[in-house]
Amino acid sequence: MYTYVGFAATDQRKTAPLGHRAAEILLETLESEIVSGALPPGAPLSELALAERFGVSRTPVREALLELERAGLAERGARRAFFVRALGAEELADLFEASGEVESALAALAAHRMTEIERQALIALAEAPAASAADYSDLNRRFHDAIKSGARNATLAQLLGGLDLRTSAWRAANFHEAEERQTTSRAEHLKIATAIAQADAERTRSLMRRHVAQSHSVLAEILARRGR
Amino acid sequence: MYTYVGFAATDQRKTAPLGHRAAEILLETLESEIVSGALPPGAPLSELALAERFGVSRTPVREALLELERAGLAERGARRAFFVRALGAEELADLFEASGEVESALAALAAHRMTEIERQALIALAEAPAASAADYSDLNRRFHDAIKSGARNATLAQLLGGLDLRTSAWRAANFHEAEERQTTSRAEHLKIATAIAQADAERTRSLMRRHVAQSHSVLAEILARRGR
DNA sequence: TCCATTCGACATGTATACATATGTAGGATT
DNA sequence: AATCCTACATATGTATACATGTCGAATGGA
Repeated sequence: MYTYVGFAATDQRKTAPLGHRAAEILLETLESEIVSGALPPGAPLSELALAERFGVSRTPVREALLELERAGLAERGARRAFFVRALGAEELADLFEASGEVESALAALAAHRMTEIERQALIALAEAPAASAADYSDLNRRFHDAIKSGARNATLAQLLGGLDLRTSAWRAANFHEAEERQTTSRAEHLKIATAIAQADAERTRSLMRRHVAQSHSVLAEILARRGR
Repeated sequence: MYTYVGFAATDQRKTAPLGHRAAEILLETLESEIVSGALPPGAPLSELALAERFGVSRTPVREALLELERAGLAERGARRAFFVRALGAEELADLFEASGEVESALAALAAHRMTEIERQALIALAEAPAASAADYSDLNRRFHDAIKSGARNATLAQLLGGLDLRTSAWRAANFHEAEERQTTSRAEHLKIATAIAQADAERTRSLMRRHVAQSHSVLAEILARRGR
């Protein structure tokens, strides 16, 4: 029998995290499978089936599924069963609109708060040539990450991270950004970087909002074509 | 080897019907205790201790704690143990800044999207007299809810809801809004409602941002005084 | 006295057994 | 033939047993 003695409320031990936990591996694996489209929207995420597939018990599976729900990649359906979250066109629009607002807020803050070195690095990122689609994707990510960290607001950055995770499933599963979009996108990046370099917060905000909206338009059009 | 001896004589298990699940009751109880301050920031949330306290096993406790973490009310510390989340002044500032950005984005959208009836209702809310502090608190909530729903963006509304949950712990635990703040706040509400009624999105955004920042200033000052 | 080592208590991580609810198939009833 | 009822398969909800790691106190030696 357990006899609970308890810790003082001031207990502040800091210890290295335990090794590779099953729940953590599951989470990463499922996340990548959902984002890559291997697990399509609407696919059932049965505790038992996943436990058998990964050779673990249901307990870590439960934890991973709860985390997935938290990330917005899974949702509960009938009988509280988990499914890969399926977004309709409207929810997708909401999601991109939210991303646009949050990221433009971050960009506006970054315009005030970035150091001179960060501003120059951002412009360099915007100007860097992309040899391939993978290159471009990487540059794109680094550009947006630079703005996220330049804003000096962990809470907003975290919000945007969560939203990006939810949109990435659609971005990755449905298309590689078209060549022409890359060109346009690069031009937008450069405008944004310039506005930030000039510490013009409101222009930055407006440019970034339009930039995200453009991404949404392109994706929505592709989805609509596929839907036909 | 594993030897299962059956249930103790005192076994009075009853698997809860959906909707009255142990994990759900735990979540609501803990949430209210944290927000009310009964469980202060930094307090340990031990699985075993909570399981014994509520007379359930660790499994539903785990689920409730994961949900609390999701809501930002708990965090994992040493050895992955859960604690009531403690925010420093900096994180609090981040939080309010994020709230300001998100809510001002919602307000700007509402300025474009609210129906005429909603606009009038909002002005009525802003003008309504508050007989008591509780009244004012209720009016305040309804005012902000009206904007949230008028923006027609569930994703942004959900983000703001999560942020509000995290700040409410501090608001509730630390102070009742001072009389003078009520007066100022009401004036700000009226300005915002007017800007929305005029569909002036940018003015709305700016007013709302300032409004949230004001709330933060007042709270921060009170916290600083207590800290002295 | 002070420090290194050992060991015990207890934390979380995981596996598994049991409880209960629900969808479904198939037969009985009307 | 349509409907209802029941048994069953299987899902999630929960409890408990076991695994492993860490902290802190006790201990023993320099």
